[in-house]
Amino acid sequence: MANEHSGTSGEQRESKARRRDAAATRAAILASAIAAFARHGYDGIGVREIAQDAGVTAMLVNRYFGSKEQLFAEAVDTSFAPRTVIPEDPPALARELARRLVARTAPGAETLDPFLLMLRSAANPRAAEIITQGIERHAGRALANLLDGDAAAQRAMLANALIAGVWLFRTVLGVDALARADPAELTVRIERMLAAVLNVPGEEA
Amino acid sequence: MANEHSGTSGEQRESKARRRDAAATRAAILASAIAAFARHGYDGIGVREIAQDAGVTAMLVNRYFGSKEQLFAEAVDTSFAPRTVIPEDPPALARELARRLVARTAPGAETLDPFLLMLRSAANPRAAEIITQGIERHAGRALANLLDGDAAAQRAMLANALIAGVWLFRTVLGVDALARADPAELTVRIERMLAAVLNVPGEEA
DNA sequence: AGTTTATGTCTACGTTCGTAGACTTAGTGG
DNA sequence: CCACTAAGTCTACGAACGTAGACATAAACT
Repeated sequence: MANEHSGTSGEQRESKARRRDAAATRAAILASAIAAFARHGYDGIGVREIAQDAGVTAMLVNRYFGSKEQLFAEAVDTSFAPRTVIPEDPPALARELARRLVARTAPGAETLDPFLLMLRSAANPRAAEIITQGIERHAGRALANLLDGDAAAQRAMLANALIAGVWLFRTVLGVDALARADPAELTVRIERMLAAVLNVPGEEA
Repeated sequence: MANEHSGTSGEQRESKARRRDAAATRAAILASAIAAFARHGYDGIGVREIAQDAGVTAMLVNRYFGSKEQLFAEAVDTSFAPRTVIPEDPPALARELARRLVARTAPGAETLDPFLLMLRSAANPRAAEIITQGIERHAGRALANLLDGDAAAQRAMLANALIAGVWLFRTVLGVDALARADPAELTVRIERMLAAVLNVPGEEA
């Protein structure tokens, strides 16, 4: 029961026992941080747990990232970087966004989304600043560039606001009326709300 | 500079120096807790600060409410209890909800809303459970009762989801595209989104 | 092989947290 | 006037937090 001196027993969940490789270790810490911040939020997780999930000790985290706050900043920046492409024409856009949202927020889906990281870390003022920068730099701009008409940034953010609210109620809180709703029905309603702000006025289908 | 033995110096922000009155003290603690949880979230505030703002010591909080968690539960229940009446017919409902939301989330408004308490405390799992109960018991039901058509609870929660998202982006995070938007323009867009889910289908104005 | 350097760990510090138990003070009835 | 009880405070503990500095070890170069 004493502390095993060798790392052969399953302490870290990341991989087997990484040989000394700075880049790989850094990446493992960052991946562990992204997952942990999404699951527990900035204030809900400690550097010791993040380090353990990456198979290292807490001090190495600070040696690679400077501080917990800087680690969070890099986690946000990485997590919010767009990965998936989205259709360009607004009607298909609203439909696709609604479809993906409902699928990813399904109960028991265990998805780790930037929106989760945002929702669970926004209470901390310093974390909120970092998140705001990430949102404006990545998610907001990517969506706004696809929109026609004026006030594209504002309309894109309103769409993101609805998406964030659905994430909050369905996944973070688990409110029954949304979490246990019929997926198809829910998708249609969200699509209508998104279309009301994404589509250019004058062509409501 | 020593600790003053009498309470005449302005330590507590609540009132002057309340004489021994159990009910008033309890109410002061609860009011302080509601404000503190809305401003900093469940994990962002300590019972010592809550107590100090109410003009008492930390131990009295636990003597009146049992624990921080039970204090939070009572704060949620009190904060979410509906106070303002809302119009009954759906078109006016969407308009009024949008108007109030934009007004209350205006930059520098310093409003303390249950939605703020929810957003800043949702990261903590125990707090999330308590909030979910509060939402379903108060905010969800009040709105759903006003809606015609089927799936009233689901549609009411989608409206709440959008409202929560706007609170998040405008007030908690301070995203420019929404926080610095023209209020009238923003109100119209939110009203359209709300109408898309609140109004019964078939009569889009 | 031997030395150097990057890579990772150990111990420990100062705070802050929620809260438990003993103590003190103010108001009230005899 | 005195005792009794409700109202409130003081001290303290055990745990968890971020992180700083000294130390250990594995890989690489000559």
